[in-house]
Amino acid sequence: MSVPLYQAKAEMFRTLGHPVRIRVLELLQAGPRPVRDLLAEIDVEPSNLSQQLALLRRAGIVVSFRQGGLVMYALSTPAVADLLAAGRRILGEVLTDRDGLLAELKARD
Amino acid sequence: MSVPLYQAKAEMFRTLGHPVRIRVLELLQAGPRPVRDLLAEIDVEPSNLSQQLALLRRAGIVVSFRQGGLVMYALSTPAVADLLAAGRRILGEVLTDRDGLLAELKARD
DNA sequence: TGCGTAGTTGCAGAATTCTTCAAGTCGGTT
DNA sequence: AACCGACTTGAAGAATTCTGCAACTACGCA
Repeated sequence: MSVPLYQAKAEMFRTLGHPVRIRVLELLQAGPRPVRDLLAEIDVEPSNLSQQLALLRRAGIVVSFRQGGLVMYALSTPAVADLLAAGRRILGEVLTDRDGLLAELKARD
Repeated sequence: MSVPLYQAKAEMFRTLGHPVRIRVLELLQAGPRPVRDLLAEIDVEPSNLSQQLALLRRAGIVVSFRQGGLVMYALSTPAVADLLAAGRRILGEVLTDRDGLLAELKARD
């Protein structure tokens, strides 16, 4: 194989590793949306958003199509939502673990 | 809150976005392992591995402890394995989609 | 106490990614 | 055809991340 599997995985995760791209994916979980809507909700320059969307597109995570003068984006597979959910869960566990540790440390002095 | 949630998420995904770190996590899915084992399986300089482990540790994704002269690492929560599984599934879907498209394109000429 | 193995940390140059600006494309509309 | 709105692309400097070397810490043991 040309690209080791673990490298493809790393690339995929890295593709998700950007605040704007995460927000886009979260918004797209509710269904397809035009760029203009994303732009209205994300506070980023149009050209920057386009760059981020292009990255997600190239990674195959989202797809785009035109609809009545607007360009729409959508998740390429609902599995993306599962990935985000798993991420959310870990984040929750890690943060509560930290809080737990913090509380433990505080109780000591 | 000081750090927006979507930024914390992005950071977590970015932390996973590196070939060495992915391999470490995959190895740790089978249970705790000493650094020396990871080193034997991953083909990376010791100092580099240490840097990557430090990143994972700071992100709260793994934990480390000492055991009989060796430093052991383990996943901080089994949820990490779920995240990797979700990633694997998406990668599979994206790749077969691409193959499908590729086949379609080839059938055309 | 002194040594050797096991890992870690600091750092600097190399490589990658981000952001923004300017210019360009693609479809509708008039 | 000319124009406009909605995006996209190219490119370059700024910012971040990666890698490897050298130095350092932590243990266990003679």
